[in-house]
Amino acid sequence: MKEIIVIIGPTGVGKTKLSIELAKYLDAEIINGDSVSIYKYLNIGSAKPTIEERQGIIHHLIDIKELNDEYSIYDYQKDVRNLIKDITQRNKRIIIIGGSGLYLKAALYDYTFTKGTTYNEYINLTNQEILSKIKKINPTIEIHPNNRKRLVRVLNKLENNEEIGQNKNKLLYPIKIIGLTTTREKLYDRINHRVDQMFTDGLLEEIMSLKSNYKNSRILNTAIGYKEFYDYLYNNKSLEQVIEEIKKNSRHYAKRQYTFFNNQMDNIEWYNVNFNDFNKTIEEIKTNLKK
RNA sequence: AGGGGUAUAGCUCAGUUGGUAGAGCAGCGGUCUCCAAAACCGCGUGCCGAGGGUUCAAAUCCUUCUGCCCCUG
Repeated sequence: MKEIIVIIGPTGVGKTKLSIELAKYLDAEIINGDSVSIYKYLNIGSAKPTIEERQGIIHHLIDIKELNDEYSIYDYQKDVRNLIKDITQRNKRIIIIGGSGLYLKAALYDYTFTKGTTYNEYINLTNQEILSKIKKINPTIEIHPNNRKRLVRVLNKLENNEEIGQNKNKLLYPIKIIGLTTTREKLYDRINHRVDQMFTDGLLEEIMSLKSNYKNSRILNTAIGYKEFYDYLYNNKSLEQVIEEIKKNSRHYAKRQYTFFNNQMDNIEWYNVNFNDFNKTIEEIKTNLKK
């Protein structure tokens, strides 16, 4: 099996453009690795590639869910693994591109999830009580008591006798990870400008067309570029404040992405993006690729 | 021009009767097996506008200068 090309990097470095060019070069199909682009209608705010930008390249796991659908890492892992099998059988190369670190890791490494979301929320237990129960079963587990989400998850797993964190560094496929990067200053500058551009491109209109879904869509209330509008729509927050919030959240997100890639993924080949002449960056990467 | 006010972290500001400074936001770093564009944790980054003076000791009191703001002409 030929190696899978995985393109990672923080939001706004130019991953999309690179993925299209490499797909043409390698005759590959692209699998989306972005947890928001999975959903339909979230086009501008998620910086999803337009049909024209895709240039006929087949994109998988993009626009496959309605706003009220639930889609978890469990589903993503299953879908990606099926696609890898399928595309490989058709003798085409695979490019996975995205910024959702855990999604990518869960799909490519030996992560185990279980179906079924009937989780006990332990409503009557305090965080400390949940932590105590965890420690009683496995004293080596360390979770900060304030992080209730993870406390609940781990206790559920323990009580269901599920393994936790066993094979986090065991790869299931031959992969080559290409990371795009730049200076923090330049990245933040690009992020800020990109958010402004999103408004020029009609983000507000996109939001207004989705307004009726705001009350019940999980993704609309968590995705950056969308969740910030809730207060604009219902609490009289100004548009200027919303714009600043989106910029800020995007910057913070980019930083967390770096932290994840730098510390949770190995063997990343980092490339400093040449924004003045992106083709140079593409050429540089192509010459380091085996066809 | 005269009178008053103000100057402290990247920004907005605290700072007690004088004991060389601390909050929020921004920023930086980290955790990571299904809410992950999520959730959570850690870190103050400073010639206290500049000079002079009083004092054992000045962000704090006095004074000069500079910048900004307000009032009067």
